[in-house]
Amino acid sequence: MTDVARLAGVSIKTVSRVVNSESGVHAATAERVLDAIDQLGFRRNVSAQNLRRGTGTGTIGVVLEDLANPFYSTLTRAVEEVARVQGKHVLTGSSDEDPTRERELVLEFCARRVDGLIVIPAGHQHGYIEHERNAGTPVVFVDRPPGEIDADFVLLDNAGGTAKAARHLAEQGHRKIGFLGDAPEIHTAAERLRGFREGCAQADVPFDSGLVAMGPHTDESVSAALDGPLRDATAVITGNNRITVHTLRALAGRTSRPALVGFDDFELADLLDPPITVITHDTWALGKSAAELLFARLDGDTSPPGRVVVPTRLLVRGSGEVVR
Amino acid sequence: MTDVARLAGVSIKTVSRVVNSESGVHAATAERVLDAIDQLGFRRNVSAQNLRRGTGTGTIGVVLEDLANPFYSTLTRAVEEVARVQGKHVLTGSSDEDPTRERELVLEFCARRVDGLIVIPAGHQHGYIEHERNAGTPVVFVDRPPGEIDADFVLLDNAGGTAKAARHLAEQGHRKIGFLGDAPEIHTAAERLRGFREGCAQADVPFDSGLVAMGPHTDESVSAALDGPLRDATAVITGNNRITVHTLRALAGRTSRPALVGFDDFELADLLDPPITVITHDTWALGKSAAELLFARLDGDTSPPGRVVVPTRLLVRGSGEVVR
DNA sequence: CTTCGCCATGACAACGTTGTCTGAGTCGAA
DNA sequence: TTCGACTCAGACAACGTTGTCATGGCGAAG
Repeated sequence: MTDVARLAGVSIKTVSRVVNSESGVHAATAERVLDAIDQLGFRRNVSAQNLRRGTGTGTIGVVLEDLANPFYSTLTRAVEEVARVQGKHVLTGSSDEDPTRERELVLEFCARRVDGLIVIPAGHQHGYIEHERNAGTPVVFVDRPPGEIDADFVLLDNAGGTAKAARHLAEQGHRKIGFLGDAPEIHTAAERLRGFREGCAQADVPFDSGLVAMGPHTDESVSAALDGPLRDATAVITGNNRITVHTLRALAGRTSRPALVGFDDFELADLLDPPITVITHDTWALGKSAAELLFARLDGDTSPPGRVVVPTRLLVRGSGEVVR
Repeated sequence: MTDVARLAGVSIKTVSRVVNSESGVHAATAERVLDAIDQLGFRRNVSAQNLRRGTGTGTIGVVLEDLANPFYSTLTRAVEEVARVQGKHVLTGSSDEDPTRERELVLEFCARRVDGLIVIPAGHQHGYIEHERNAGTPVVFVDRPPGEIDADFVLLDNAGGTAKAARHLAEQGHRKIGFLGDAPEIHTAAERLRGFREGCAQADVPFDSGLVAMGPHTDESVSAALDGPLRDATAVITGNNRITVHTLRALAGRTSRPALVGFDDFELADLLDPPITVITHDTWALGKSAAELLFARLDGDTSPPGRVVVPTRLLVRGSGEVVR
């Protein structure tokens, strides 16, 4: 800026005025300054501007589990879209389901003075985030609720989804329904199991914990679960898109396959044979709601923490209607 | 920091020393400072630090087309991973294939003083980026080469991939091979078409421009292309994962289907009936190479612009071996 | 008891901006 | 002719850090 000022033969303040399109600069002077800016390729240093102005940095942080997972990338894109119309940018970080990494990312983003945070929790302890919230950085949790603290969050109707799936399978005549879920420490996995249990109860189907396997997350372990505890199940509910895919792969060669309902829709589910019945939801809406909640806070909303639940829907395609 | 200093009864410089774990602070003093930091929830302002230090911001910018597309999100995740071990963070922005937006994002990121940029070009004109490169911000282009300027880039072997596909289909006895590609202005689309043409020539299959449709990108338009220009094709090559999926959907109900080879592998391709033969590549490697190139520049590598080509491979699964 | 050197600490400037205030010049009206 | 109002421009401080240099105290060597 000093260089621009020197080249244009004005003071840096005048350059600042031109850069910010402030009024009160003679047209000819402004012209000279703009020329100098062009000539030198000057670009305002946003960090310095933020420092001086004391306003936010125009950035929001998104801490998620794995950007390569379509669920999270779609969610992030939705956040980015909301941020864009607000003129904000998005800093992302993948925690890999590691609470320590989650924490590091959150604190790092706070040190970078993000205006707000959207966090998909990896851990259950978020007391550490209270300092930051008190310091004025709003935080919205997505997909899983925060632990220890009372804060905004946006969740899916996990239990409702699997309950619907269980009832649906019961209606199809199934009495031995298995459940393949993620590790039970993960909130969504626990909730989906709970919903499954409730759905069984509602449909008068016996809940058999022997038909439940929580945690397998490779082709091999899923296959082993299907051959082991879930051997006698005539139908299976899979707890997320990853597990559904593993299950499909495990079942691929087999002649007799259990009926299947998967949590999370996925591309091409309708083109498989049989087409896969799923519990679907609007991932985009999940991210959008979270972002909107966050921006409401940034706009000064100080109402008590909000909880948004995004509905899930059973999308019948065929795989849930096949009986062994 | 001033507050911490006051509370601990020291000068801000001492706080700075403690925060930076500099030597030469009495243990007892450091203890007092740390207590004060804890008590006040102080977090160093990284913007101010960067401003003062004059070193980079520890951030790299990634400008891509659409984060919700698994191809780009995987690529970004790979970049993030490389950045992580270097202690850097990632700022992302989706251009939506709009050159203006691409440019805005690049310039905005530069104003935020990112240490480097990874750009998946939306446009063909990148002269505007020279200023920034001269100002010391290295830029690596990915997936498509830059226009107008000479810079580092990492591409897929697009032409090689479709040439392999064409030869493969020719070996299967096909003489009327169609090509369904993206808009020809897009570099990858043009290259893949070129490769197709070359592959046909190599295999002595007549290249028929009547069997080529470039640009359709909805279920409907793809379906129309299959019913129109590509009506007589006994085999079809699809130019990217989006188009492959549209094609699969369009063909779903039909009794007689052309053989199919798709560019880009995709999840569940092996579980469809028939399993889909694809031209596959290592998306992660693409992102990783780009990031490594960028960090080499940041480490002071001043060799002439590098060009990396990531190989593609034909993965035979079945759909290319089906003859109408 | 000096003097030297080291250790712990602080004062101050500067990074690149911008808000506030002040000043120089111009113009029109009394 | 004087004065106020107005326009344009610059000086200066401050945002939160950290690099540089200075200072005071204290132990050891002379």
